[in-house]
Amino acid sequence: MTANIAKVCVSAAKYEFDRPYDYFIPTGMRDILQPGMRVMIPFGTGNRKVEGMVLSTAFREELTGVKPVFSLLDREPILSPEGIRLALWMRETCFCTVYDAIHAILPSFLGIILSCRYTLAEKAACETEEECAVRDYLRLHGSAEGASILAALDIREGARLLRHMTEAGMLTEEDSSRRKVRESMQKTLRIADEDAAERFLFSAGRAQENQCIVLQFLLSAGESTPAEIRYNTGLGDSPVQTLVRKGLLKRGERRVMRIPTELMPEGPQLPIPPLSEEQQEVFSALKELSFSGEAHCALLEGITGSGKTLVYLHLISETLAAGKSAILLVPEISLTPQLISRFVSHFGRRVAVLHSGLSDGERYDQWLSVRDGEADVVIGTRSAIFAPLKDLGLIILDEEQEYSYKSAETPRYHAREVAKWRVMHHEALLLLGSATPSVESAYFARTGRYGHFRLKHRYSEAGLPSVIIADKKEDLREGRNDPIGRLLLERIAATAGDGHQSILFLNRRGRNKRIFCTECGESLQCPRCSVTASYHSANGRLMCHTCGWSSPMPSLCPVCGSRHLESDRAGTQMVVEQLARDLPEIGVLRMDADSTQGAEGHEELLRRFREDKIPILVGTQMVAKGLDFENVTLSAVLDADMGGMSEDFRANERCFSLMTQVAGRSGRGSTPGEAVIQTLMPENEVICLGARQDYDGFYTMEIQSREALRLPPFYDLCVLTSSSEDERVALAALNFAKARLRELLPAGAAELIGPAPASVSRINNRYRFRLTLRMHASREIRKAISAALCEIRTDKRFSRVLVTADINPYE
DNA sequence: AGCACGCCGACT
DNA sequence: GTCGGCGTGCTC
Repeated sequence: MTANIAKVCVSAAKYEFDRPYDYFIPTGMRDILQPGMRVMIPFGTGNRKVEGMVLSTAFREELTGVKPVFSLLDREPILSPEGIRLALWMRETCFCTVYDAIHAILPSFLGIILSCRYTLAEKAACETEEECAVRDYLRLHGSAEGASILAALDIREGARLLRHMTEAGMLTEEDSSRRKVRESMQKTLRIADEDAAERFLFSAGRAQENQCIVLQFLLSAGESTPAEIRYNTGLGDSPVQTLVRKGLLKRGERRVMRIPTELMPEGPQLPIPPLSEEQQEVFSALKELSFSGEAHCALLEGITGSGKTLVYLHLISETLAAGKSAILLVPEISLTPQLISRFVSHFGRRVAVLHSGLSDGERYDQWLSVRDGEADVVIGTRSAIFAPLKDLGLIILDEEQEYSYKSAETPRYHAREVAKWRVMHHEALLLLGSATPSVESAYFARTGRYGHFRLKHRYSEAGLPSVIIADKKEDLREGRNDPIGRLLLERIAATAGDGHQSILFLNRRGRNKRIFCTECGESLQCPRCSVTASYHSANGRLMCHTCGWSSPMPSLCPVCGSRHLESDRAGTQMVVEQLARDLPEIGVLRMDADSTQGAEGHEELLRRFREDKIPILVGTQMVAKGLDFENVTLSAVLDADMGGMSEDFRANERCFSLMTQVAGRSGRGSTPGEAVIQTLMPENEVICLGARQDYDGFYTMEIQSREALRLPPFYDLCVLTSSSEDERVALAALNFAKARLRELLPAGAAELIGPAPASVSRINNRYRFRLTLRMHASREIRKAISAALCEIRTDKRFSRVLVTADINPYE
């Protein structure tokens, strides 16, 4: 029985009607069409052409009402059978459409631009005014894409008109599908003629104000990308377009940064350094798990500097030797050139790198080399978990507790969960590595669900740094409110005196500059969100990091009208100022978003710190991770208070992890290191445990509280978030969801909490609420949630409400 | 989301 | 009488 129908999921389908649809396969297509290929299909009442993905084929006797596949978009499958199953699984667990999942699994540049080209027929009997307009346009242009005809003529219901004219024989249509161009170039704009620009600025009237702003910016900044222009002027790109039309600006291209693997030709492949006795023991046990022929999950707890990476290297090497492939996932911040070159030096061209910083062309090359088996070791960030490797033998998640593994946008997947799915599929090994594992993973390891391994010895000659807690309240009592207290200041001076270096780390609270009014004390809010706006000194504008709003710095307080607006100094700036005052002899390097414009700035600063041995590095979060400087013997957190942290139940975990990482920055060479933790709450249990580097103690405390508070890993939380411009309707939608879930869910299967305003209660003028379900996620419960979501989305009372669901979100 | 069908008010 | 408003319902 040859298959005569294709089960297709449709790109145009919304969540509430996303299901496989049956399409008839024309006989000529039957031996070519396969699951994993994209097709063009008629969809909906108007039979409009849309893209679909073939999920499977089948035979069906009864064919009434089944529409035919129009055409094939691929000559070979672009989604593997594994990818299809994974997409279907993601639909269930992430509450997204199959196509949302496919967009995550396949790099977006595989997308094609679909369009329809129209040509005027020989004898086109055009009657209506609109038909004649189309005719005249095509006479002028020969043939044209549907979209450009419609854009030029601005006809109401234009798509329908074109279809009608085609059916009536006035036009002929032809599908055109072309791949998006591979961009390794970045589009830029520059002034065409400086004199002409000056003249324009001189003579321009009020109507050209925005154009003048753009010109002035480009005159001072030189060639820039559209994004840079938008950032610095706060304007859209229409003034730019106008200026290009007038010939005052010229478009250009700029080469984008190349990736490190390409900079590194096939060098000599270095042997991997041998393992220590402890590492060897762990390695052997992991190797056994990996070759057991069954899927396994294991946690490797290893203090900073204990050589986890070396164990990874050996495991990957063994995996490759067995003819299988491997993925190493790292958090966004630690995918450094140093890390990549370490792997490239051992595995050479077999390494591919996949992360969001690659240009489309680069990612395309890397992705192809993986798919075609040229590379079988993938290093990358979250989305690299989807790398199209065959015969996967090993997946490693380094720093598995990191937040960046969880996607905050549709599809809201967690790389760890996708990794579990993939190792099940391949009967492979998933290795989670961390100095401070997530409480969930630590629990599963301690209760036997995961294998559990530890590295307790530090690789370097020096042991772990000694950690000192500095009580900032003492400084306050002495009337000092500087970012650096007396105790830490002394340690910094002593360290510099010994010819060693220090790293000073500011918590996230020091990151954004606020503007506040000294008269009424209010800090300036984003007008569209319930968050404080932040001031960017790079462009002198007030911006909102939540919705993207920006405006020039106001001169009056919008609340009380006073002129006394002041800006916080950036946390790092205050530290640098204090150091210049208190330790004027000692050189300081500042590293934060303001001082590192672009990737080069970042690398350059680190190079100077390393090579010029500048005594002090002051920075935000980014300096705390992964950096390995032998000469650093003092590291410090300046503000380990956790105060002001939200109700996020993972706040303790994050605080503990940060303290550990900061301490791990010091004493990596032969001299013992020292870490100072400045805090207003020296008695706080998390801080004390962090200072002792007592992960087990921290875990014991935290797991008890998780159990008492009925939180993960004991329960799953599912958060439904609604948003709408109408506050009451947004709330009503969740009340409706709550009522429906009560009926849909088996009695007692879930506890419903809320609805309540979301922690950011307004974004972009949309009010937000959340409803939390506490339950044990099961197929049945997910189905009920899915049903409730569909009901809201089809209910016309809630047509202007957006509702999403996220299982175990990271706020 | 689109698109068609359909059932009512302001016109030639 | 009919043109066109947008409420309602469906998508193999």
